Amino acid sequence: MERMGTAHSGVETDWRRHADERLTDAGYRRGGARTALLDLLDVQRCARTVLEIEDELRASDRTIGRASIYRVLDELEQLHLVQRIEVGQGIARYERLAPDHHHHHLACKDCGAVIPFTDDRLEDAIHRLSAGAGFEVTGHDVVLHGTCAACRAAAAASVSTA
Amino acid sequence: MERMGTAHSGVETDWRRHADERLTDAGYRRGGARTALLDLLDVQRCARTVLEIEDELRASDRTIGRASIYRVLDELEQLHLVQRIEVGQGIARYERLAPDHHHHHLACKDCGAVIPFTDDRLEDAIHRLSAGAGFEVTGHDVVLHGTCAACRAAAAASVSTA
DNA sequence: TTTTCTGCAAACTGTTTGCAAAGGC
DNA sequence: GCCTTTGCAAACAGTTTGCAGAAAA
Repeated sequence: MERMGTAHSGVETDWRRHADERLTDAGYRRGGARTALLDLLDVQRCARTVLEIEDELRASDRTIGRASIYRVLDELEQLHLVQRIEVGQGIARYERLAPDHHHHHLACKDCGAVIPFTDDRLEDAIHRLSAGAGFEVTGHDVVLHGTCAACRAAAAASVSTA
Repeated sequence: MERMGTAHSGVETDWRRHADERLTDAGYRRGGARTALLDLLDVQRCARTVLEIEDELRASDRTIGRASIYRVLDELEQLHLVQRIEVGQGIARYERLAPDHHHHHLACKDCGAVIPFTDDRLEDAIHRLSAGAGFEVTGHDVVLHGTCAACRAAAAASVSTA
């Protein structure tokens, strides 16, 4: 049976099922906090901070302790089920790590938004580079810093107004 | 007169002179703490944490307050004279931003080392991508996560020993 | 002399940890 | 019943901020 009803955009990654499997294989039991967190991560589109995760869980009446969020996210990162990224300001963000979908981020320095994007040429360059390097590369992380379209528009508008 | 005696590898970027100019233009005065920090940054090769900077300054008898380090680094970042990078663990690192030399980083997850590297293909991909994006990109940041040569060797040795 | 810069110490904030109770198997 | 998972609260660590004295212009 195919899963459905998630907010994934077309491609069903089956991340949730894969995660359950990996967790079971690794000897983890099924706790309420972890389940709630997995459900949330499964539906999320892009990297979230722990505070955001906490708020969203509380909003859907599945409040769990902050320590549990950190602990579970750490486990999931060890199992390569989520990726931890930092786009500045020293606040960690987490997102699902799907084998078939990989993206990077633009961090808007005006509004703080984190916007995902993909680029094949970039991916290709990183793969070639990784293969030829003297070190073993297990993952990578690209962050573009700049201003998002909305903030650019807002800035332009305020200039013409002034 | 040309400056000399710095640890720059061949290419004299004149970063220090440029920095002094920018700071003066921006209306900053010359303080002891800032001077000591600029001297250190001028000679450094790759990104340092604030704690490392503090230790190095103390070691050379130019101890300055930690708050000053943060404050000056912040000013320098505003003026695009240093770049702040985060390679994980939520600890910020800072390094000179030289217009003629740009590099990225490998973060070794075993020993925590941060190793710089350059790659033209990667740079090219990012430039093309930035130009075509709907947002205005002012900077970028690539981090490869993996294991450095030394740690790989150590791991291999310990396996064969065991 | 006026304004900036600096150091100290206290405050903040995101993250981690110890421990006892609750929950899975 | 045994062992894991969870929540709470306290501890931590990096970073920021307020303020008074020192230093630059």
